[in-house]
Amino acid sequence: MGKNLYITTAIPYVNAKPHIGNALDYLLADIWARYQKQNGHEVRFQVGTDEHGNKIAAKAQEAGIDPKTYTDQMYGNFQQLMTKVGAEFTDFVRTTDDHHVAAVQYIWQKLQPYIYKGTYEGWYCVGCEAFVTDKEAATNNGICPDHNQPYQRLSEDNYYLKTSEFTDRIRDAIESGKMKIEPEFRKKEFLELIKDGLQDVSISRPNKHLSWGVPVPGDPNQVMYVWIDALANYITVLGYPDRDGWQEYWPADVQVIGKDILRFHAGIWPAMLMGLDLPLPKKLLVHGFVNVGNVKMSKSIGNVVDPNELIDQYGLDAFRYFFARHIPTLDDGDFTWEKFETAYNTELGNDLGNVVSRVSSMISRYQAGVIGDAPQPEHDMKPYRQAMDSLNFNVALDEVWLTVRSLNQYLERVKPWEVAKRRDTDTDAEAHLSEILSQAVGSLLQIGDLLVPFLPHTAEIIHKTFESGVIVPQDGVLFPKIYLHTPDPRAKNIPKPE
RNA sequence: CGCGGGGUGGAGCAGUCUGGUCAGCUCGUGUGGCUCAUAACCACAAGGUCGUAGGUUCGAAUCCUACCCCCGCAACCA
Repeated sequence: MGKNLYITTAIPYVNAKPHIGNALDYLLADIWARYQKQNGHEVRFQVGTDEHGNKIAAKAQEAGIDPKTYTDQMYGNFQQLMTKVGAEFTDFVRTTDDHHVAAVQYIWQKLQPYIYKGTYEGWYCVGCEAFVTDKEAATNNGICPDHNQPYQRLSEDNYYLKTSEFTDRIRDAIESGKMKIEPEFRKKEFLELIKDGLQDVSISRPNKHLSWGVPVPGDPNQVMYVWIDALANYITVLGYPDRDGWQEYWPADVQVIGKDILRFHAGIWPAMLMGLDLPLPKKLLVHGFVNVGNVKMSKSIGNVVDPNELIDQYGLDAFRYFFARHIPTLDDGDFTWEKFETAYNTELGNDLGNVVSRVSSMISRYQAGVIGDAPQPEHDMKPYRQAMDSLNFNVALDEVWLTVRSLNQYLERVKPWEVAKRRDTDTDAEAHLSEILSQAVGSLLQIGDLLVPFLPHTAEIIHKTFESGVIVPQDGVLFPKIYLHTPDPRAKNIPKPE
């Protein structure tokens, strides 16, 4: 035990405010990290921001400031979100960091044997300052929909990375599981995509088209394409190549990414690593997207959900709970305020919160708060562990809730409140009652353990309340009812005041 | 014939690889029970020809064939 583990998250592009998708990255990585720490591993957990590229430069220009000033202002939004979702990251990288920039230039030089100069020709929109694919140009009938002007046929000198040369090795690594891709269907999808081989990737731009980026060493006219710069962060943040210690953490155990960037992480990134003679990450965790009411979240529709708002209204653990359990870890999920609130009130409040209060209140009432020896619960933890190890966090939480339910059922079966009433007439009742309640506490403590990766605050409260042998009362109840988006069932039954 | 995923009671899903013990789970609904608890908890019930049509088989949600519908992707915007 006590292995050094490393988990990474995709570094978001800072040209907009953070959204739920970003939050999902940090949350999933954090759950994994906490789980591994709980099991005695040392975990390094990287986060960061991607700050180069034309879009950033454009945004900065709009704001009338230089790009660095702009990113200095923006990156904080992301750091704030990471902290707010409770992510206990250990490293934060900005692609504008001096060390990162220097390291990327080193990487470029080391990749020289696989880099060649070529010409990129394609349809270019002056307004976008970007090339579009032939297909996209065709779809739009040769006119950029954003700028309403025709694309121009343009060619420019680029450096290319010979990704094609690595196709077979990359395919082998994926097929053999040396670099696992979870879930399976993403792996299939990607293998299908590279069936005909990877294409060489253009990895630089003339600086007249792209000014804000890492300069190509030895060619003042070229700037690096952002993906080369961005992907490198996973190793530069560890100190690659010049600082000690990065070897202890690379290769990464898990790299958390969204489904939209799988091709970069399963194609370009392994090619870079092979070119550098470094091992590939062991596993890519590819999560899906969060829809809102089954509609893609987008600014134009105006259905963007701000994670901050959720956390402020329902609390951090409620947020973590919903996105860990009701958004499938490895697939798309759906969010609505009604679903969120229902899950909060019924599952967190009625199931978990309520069972905590019924147990603690019985112990306070019948035994003056004294718990006695809580036996080790005999609940089978294998399904939970299996789900955690295969990164199906939602399934793991299902398992936890099964034990919550069975605790409620247990109490209903043995009826401690009736046993308590018999104490005057039945001499065994006292001991029996104590046994029941300590059994219940044992079960709750176990639930608390299982919740550590998911609901750290709740887990802590459960432990604080029950672990000392005497009930330590907490302020208020866990997950008090909130009815902002769903009807309050109590409203119709409250008798009118006279 | 581009590639991938999916269509299971009102909603969301599991089960399909390895045919039978599969029609299951959660939410919602109804009835009853209970009172330790956050108007909570527990039990029971209603509700599905498992997308459609064929086929294989003693037997198919599960295998085969065809078709219909939904969603994502289609490579240098991150």
